[in-house]
Amino acid sequence: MTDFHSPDARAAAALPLDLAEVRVRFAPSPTGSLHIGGSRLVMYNVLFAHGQARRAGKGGKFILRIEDTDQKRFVEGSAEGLMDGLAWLGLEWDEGPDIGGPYAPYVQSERQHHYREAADQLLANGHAYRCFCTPERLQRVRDDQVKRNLPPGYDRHCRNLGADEIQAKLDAGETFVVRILMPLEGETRFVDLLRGEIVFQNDKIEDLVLLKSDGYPTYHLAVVVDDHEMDITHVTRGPEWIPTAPIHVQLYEALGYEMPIFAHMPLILSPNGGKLSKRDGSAALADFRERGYLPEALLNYLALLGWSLDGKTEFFTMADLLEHFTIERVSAAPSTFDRDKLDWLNQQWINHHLTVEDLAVRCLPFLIAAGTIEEGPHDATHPTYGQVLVAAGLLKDRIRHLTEAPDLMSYFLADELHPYDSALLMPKRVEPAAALGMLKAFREVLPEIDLASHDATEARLRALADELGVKAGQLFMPIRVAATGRTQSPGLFDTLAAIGQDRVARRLDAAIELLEG
RNA sequence: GCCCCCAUGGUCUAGCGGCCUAGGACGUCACCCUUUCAAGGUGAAGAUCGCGGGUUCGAAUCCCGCUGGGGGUACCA
Repeated sequence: MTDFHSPDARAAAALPLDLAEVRVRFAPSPTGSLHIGGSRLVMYNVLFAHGQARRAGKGGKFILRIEDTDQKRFVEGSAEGLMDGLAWLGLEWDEGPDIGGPYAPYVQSERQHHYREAADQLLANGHAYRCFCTPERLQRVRDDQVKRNLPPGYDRHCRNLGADEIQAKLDAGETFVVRILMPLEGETRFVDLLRGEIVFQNDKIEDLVLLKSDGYPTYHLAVVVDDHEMDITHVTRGPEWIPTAPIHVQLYEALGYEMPIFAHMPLILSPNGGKLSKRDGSAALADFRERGYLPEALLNYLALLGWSLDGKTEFFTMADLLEHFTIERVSAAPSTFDRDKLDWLNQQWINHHLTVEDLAVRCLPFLIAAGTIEEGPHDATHPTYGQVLVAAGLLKDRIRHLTEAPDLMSYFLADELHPYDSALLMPKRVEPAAALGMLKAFREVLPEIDLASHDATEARLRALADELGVKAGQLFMPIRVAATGRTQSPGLFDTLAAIGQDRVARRLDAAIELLEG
């Protein structure tokens, strides 16, 4: 049997020699927002198909399919939101509900007859049976089992109904579901790409429902049928599907389908334990977008959460990932979501991998939303772009999230300063009178200084500190606060230059008034 | 309860039987740079590789058990 401890062996198993094209799919149900874990799964799929497979000289396609077989949980607009999120991340699909493809339709509710045919085939060849049990009876059975401390599950009540009994119920118009007829003996095994062989005892597996009474298939029937019909070569999905994988394996065999390669990807855990969920602040991709994360940083972080190239390389662009990702290096162990590291990566991306122009443009929507600047196009043609660009240049290595832009840039972009505490004007160990003196002294020489010149401003201010007999820092702080309304800012001379002669003068006057009043 | 998966510092990870006195990164702390805050630089603390048995001349690496964590247990996906 394959030695899955060897990376080479896993690599070989991932891309069998006779495989011409990798076809992987992401098949979400349109029941809510796209989870961060789903986003990572899509990325791994894309990297595997478009990266690893193509590098190996094979074809590689990533398919998007909507699994809307549960009418009750359907949420309007969720499929659109999902595609929106993936597009934002820059993850593209080759076939899907919106762009079509050779295997259309890519929406399960439009593929009904396939499932019904498969169910009929299973019914005919004895791998499935009709079950007429009512939901009430099933609930009763379960309650009873729980009460008696038995493992809850369907008691296979309808498994051995006679042909005439079945006919009678059908004639009477009783509704039914179709259940898989699991073998009661033996075992079902399959190879998971990340874990090696997994074995299940057949008698421990339930006769799960394949076709619901409303005629819709359950996930189990639908995935198997669609994955087969869409020629999916690698079934990638979350680890929560491992327990029902034997059902799928049985179905592949019973239907005479060729077995795909299974790869159950790892789970993303919450720092509080358990699956990462809404309760952990945010688990939805859209939340990260709103909170000012760069898609590049998120992708970078997600790639590293469960995968590594060499344990040392930290920065990856999508292009890097396409060049280096291999699915067999994805860890089977679940990993905990670490907000701190994501934040660090986001800041690193802003500080070192984004151009100032790019940063400025990305800040625009956040500045507009906050009302810091006027409505306008989200690009360099925005009327205030020039000022935003200057501010972005100064704040580039101080911004962690784009959402901070409105606050950090406010004193560059707005004419009026937010009210601030006059105490800020007086640094520690500086008397109020001294602070006032310094501000007045600066105000007096301001007209002689060309703020646009960093060097001239610095020379004059340092000289002024000497004249006043104080340390440079003691003089700079009151000026900084007067000009910006806060104690933290980019370098003082650049900051003054960006704010401009007139506004600096006005803000100085206001500060002096504040101290005198 | 039953079934299944996983297990290297707080977190993400490297490691594929000797190169490991276990490497990198986040976080933490200290120092340097410095007009503040960042960024950057240097350094430190932090892991008896979950525990116990094997196999082997030799194990973080292979095997078994245990423990811990997680997942599943629907006419949801």
